[in-house]
Amino acid sequence: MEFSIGEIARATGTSVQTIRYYEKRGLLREPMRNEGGQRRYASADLQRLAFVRHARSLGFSLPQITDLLELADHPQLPCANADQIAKANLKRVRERIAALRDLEQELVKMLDGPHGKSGGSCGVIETLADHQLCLHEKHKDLATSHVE
Amino acid sequence: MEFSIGEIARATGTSVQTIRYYEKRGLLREPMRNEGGQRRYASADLQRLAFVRHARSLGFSLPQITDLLELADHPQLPCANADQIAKANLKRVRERIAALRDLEQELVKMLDGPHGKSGGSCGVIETLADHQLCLHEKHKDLATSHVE
DNA sequence: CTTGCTCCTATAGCGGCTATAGCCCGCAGA
DNA sequence: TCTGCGGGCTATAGCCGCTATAGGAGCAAG
Repeated sequence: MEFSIGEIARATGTSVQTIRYYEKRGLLREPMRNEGGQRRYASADLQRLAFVRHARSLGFSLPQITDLLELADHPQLPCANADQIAKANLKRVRERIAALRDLEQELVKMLDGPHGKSGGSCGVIETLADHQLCLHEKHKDLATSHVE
Repeated sequence: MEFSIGEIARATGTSVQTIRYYEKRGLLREPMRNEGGQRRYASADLQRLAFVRHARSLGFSLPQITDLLELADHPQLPCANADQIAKANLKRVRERIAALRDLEQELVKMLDGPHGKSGGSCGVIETLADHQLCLHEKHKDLATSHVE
């Protein structure tokens, strides 16, 4: 059974460009080509792509997935590594949740706080302008953290 | 009172490059220059930068902050707009928290689940390889969502 | 006058895609 | 056989919010 790139894209809910991108990044092996130069995938390739997408949906980064694929390809390697990667990911996720919850609290305070209800001026703008309020360093690393 | 870029950087916990980036993006006005061509900032500029940083720390995007600054600059404009921006931001934050909590659950399941404890093979790898498990679309948009 | 820090512009890189341009391929219908 | 259309191909640029680098110029102290 051979599939075109569009077929495995549809099957896995991935865009065609993303599949080519994964190939360039080394996550997917270079597939066979038909006589016209188009990619032809086998079932194993489809499985591999599904693995990648599942891992992405769980927030693993492409380098992490590269490592996980390596472990999947060589079952004799110790599973502890996979567990460590998953645990590192879980840790990151929990840190983000904590950071976002702080953020949520601040936003709620901003919207419902004393300024918000008072007649004339904008509570939101006032809160932002008062930079005394932002000197706690809680959100220090939010600017560079991503959910992927 | 005039400040160099390094001074307002230190005062607001911003990098010098980031300040120049904000200027290029139109968040900060082009400041005066001294005779040597270096930027010289007034107190108002410092205030404005602090506003931007405070808003960033609360997860507002640069376009959102552009709008908020517009509202801050023109107090006669209706505050409802600022509230709407803040509410939109709060909504986004809450959606992210919900998505990350789902993710956290999945990761915990993956690590503590039946596979994890069973003797020989890697629970984590097996879970990822079994793409039946990933057909629920819960995490659909995580790949492109950012915390900024 | 030299040292060493800051400042300047311009450009490239991060992650994980997405979108575009400009071409080729294969198949269906008239 | 021609024509059109939906795919496929490569290469490149863009998104966000920075960060880092190269290669130079300014500036204050010793």
